[in-house]
Amino acid sequence: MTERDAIPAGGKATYIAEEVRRRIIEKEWRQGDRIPDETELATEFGVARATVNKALQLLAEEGLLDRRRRAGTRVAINPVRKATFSIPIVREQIEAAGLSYSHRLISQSRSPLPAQHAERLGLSTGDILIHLRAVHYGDRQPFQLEDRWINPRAVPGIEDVDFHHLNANEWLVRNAPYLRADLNFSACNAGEHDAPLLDTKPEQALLILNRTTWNDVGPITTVRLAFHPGYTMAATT
Amino acid sequence: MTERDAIPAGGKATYIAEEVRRRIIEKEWRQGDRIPDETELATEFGVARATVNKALQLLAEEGLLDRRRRAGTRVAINPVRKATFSIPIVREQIEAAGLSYSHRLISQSRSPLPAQHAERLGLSTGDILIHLRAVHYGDRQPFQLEDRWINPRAVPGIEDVDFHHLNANEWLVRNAPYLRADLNFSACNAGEHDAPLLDTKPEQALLILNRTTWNDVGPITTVRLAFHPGYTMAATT
DNA sequence: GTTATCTATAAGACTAGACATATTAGCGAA
DNA sequence: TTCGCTAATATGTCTAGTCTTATAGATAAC
Repeated sequence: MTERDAIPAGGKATYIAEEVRRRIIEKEWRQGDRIPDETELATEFGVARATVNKALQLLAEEGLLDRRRRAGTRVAINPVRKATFSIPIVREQIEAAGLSYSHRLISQSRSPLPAQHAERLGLSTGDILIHLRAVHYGDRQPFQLEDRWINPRAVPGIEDVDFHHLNANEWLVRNAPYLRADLNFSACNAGEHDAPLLDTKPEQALLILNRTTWNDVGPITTVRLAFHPGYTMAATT
Repeated sequence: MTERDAIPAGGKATYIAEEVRRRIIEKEWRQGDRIPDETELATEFGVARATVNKALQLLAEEGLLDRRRRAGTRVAINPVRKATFSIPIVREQIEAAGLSYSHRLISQSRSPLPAQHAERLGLSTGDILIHLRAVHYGDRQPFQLEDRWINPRAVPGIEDVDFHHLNANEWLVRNAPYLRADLNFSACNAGEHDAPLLDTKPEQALLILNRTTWNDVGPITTVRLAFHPGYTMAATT
């Protein structure tokens, strides 16, 4: 008997989830196998069915189990696991790394929206949006280059904000909660334009994160974040 | 009255979560505000407390609420939202895009583990692991370059597998469920070595995904995936 | 042989209630 | 004032039960 059997550690549902996970990892239950139904497991573990249900739903969300009414619960054939990462505030991210944060606003203007963004946002080319460009520094080293378009119609009050001293990321996080966000990662070469801002060579590969958010009114903001060379973005399971 | 009020669509807990989310988005409840406790909300919505609890836990996981015993539930001041993406099987990813999948094994050997990987894996430099290099194609165009180390001690049976016709990603997903995974994104220039394999120039920026997985025995595999130029990895909230 | 229909089943969702536990606010003693 | 105790309270978790719903598999009709 291991400690696992003795110490439920975290609650019965968590314990059951861990035990089921162990049985899958150790091939007691193999990919595609039907596992005992909730009632049986409830009896085995001496708990209510709701508790087993909670544990198995957790594992189904993880992608380790396939569950269907009437058909029962099976160990997923292709355990398509999911990874999550949090979307941090740049300042907090830099300070968490033990660096001192600063930022520099390169430009702030009301500009007509270029076609490339219009389609993604569901707005018309030429609509007047707020366009910001800024660099975020950690210990005076460039950390992230930000190129942002903000839709003032979705964020009342934004017109009066001066982003020279306040960072747009933070203001929006605190003042414009979103309903839906769209993220994607890509890579691109720094280029003549961005390289000097990140203190690097034009051919240097950069990690790019594009993020667009919406609320009930419409699109809030779309932003392209270019990270300094060598940056890695971590995710966990 | 909107349709939202009439059609609970999805269940009471989902409806309550949506309604609470709406109140936050529309600033009825502002960042930092304490919201009514579970008992009050249960009365308001005419449901059991467990149902309210389920809804609020969902929003807390999303990062929209901060919940603490005795202190109550508050709207998060910095709604640190989380994004998830699924870790697909390359073949399925390519086929889902409507392309025909093929792959080419460049090398398969038993090799001593280089120092750079040893530390991350918690193994010793020079341990004998299986080293694979392969390219995955969609409609004969290079899609992804794979450089993988597999720990045979964690995956019994791997020694006998020939990856010329079977793809390692798929074999491992089906035969070596993992307990923990570590992912990170970065960008790097293709370089003299990898550029020809991805049919591109050496200075081309590439999106890199590093993934390492563990089970109860130890590390299973660490892999570096370099995507073709222009590839973007999408995540959702 | 194929298709439509029924039925038993397993998960999904919820309820009302109980008990556990972290945490805060207030109180009283040092 | 400050420390330590206590009581109140909101969330966390579980139980035993009910009712709902999707659907696999059997059955019946075409």
